[in-house]
Amino acid sequence: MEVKTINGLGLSRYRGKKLERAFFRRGAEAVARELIGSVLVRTVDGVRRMAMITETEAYVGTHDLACHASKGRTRRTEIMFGPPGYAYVYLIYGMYHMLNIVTADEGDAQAVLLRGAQPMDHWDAVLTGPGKLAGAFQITLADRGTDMTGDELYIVKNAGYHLNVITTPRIGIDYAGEWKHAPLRFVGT
DNA sequence: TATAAGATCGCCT
DNA sequence: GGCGATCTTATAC
Repeated sequence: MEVKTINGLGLSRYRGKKLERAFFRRGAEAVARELIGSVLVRTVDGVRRMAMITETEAYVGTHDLACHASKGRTRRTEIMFGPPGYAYVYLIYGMYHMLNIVTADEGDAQAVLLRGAQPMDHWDAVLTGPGKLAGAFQITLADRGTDMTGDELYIVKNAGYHLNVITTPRIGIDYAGEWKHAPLRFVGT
């Protein structure tokens, strides 16, 4: 993979390899942290779009009160209990799609929410915020269960550009009790 | 069958 | 900083 430029980051070349299932078969916290600086790829309207991931959140299992899987294994959360590397997509507030990727072994319901990214290759898009990111990549409920180690929607490993990673509590989960303070949001700067 | 609330965003003051 | 849009999901009746 090669990209001529990355908007705003001053890169002149980009090389990386697709993340495989083994990468996602680990805990959501490690995956979320390491996804900062990696590149989300999908062909949208016939054009291959890429964006460097700059913000993620980890949802670490059924014991995590902020994680949808804490409600149990339902039709909605079923995908999170499955094998890693698949897309968990849901609609929030009736209008915004959220793109997550399932992590950890089958039966261990963990996932990473992709919250923000930096468009690459002169793509004029605003990807600051999970709703905007999913919108720009045209993620819909139809993408639930998509294999993100396949060719349609995938992530490429960060190759060379090192981002400093800041850790903060997650956004919009005031209902999560003790878990609302957990430092599971990762932001690249 | 009905209801309440949500891993957000943009517009308003 | 506050609020409304808009609909899936879970839970209650």
